[in-house]
Amino acid sequence: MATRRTWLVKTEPGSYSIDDLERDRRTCWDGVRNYQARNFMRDGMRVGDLVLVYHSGGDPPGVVGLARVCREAYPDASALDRRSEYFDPKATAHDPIWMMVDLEFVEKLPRMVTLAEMKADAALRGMTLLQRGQRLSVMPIDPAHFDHIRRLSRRA
DNA sequence: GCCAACGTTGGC
DNA sequence: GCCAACGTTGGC
Repeated sequence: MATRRTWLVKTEPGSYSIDDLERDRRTCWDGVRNYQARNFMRDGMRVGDLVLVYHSGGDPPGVVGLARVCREAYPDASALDRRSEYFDPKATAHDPIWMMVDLEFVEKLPRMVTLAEMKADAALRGMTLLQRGQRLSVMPIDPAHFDHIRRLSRRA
């Protein structure tokens, strides 16, 4: 059996929420403009990998849902689109620089697992999301942490 | 709205 | 290659 890879992506719910993903069923995860996050998508994410969806900037912030990778990394065309908020003048058709994957909706968690709750949980110590100052919008998450968050969401 | 932390840019 | 200035992220 192949090593299981699990991920976490952040999104601002006012920009694109888990409800939007549920409605769309699948979407291209465009607009990632950080090299490390891009590399995780490009080099790590494979079709079928499960992804926790985190709402940042919300009140409160926390993990709200589950998605699945349904297309592996390909060029993010929004970088070439002058009208896009994600336009990057350094990107060219020959070297688009930025990549995206497609994600499909799996489920909303039975309840949100808040950032405060995760910070307080000894079982999640060391999780990248909880490290101070970390701003990655796409990151790997230890499968044990991934499973633990899903378990928490099933508890009242 | 504030501000700490971080990544990027650009002058030198 | 250094590093200060700047812009962004994101919790609070």
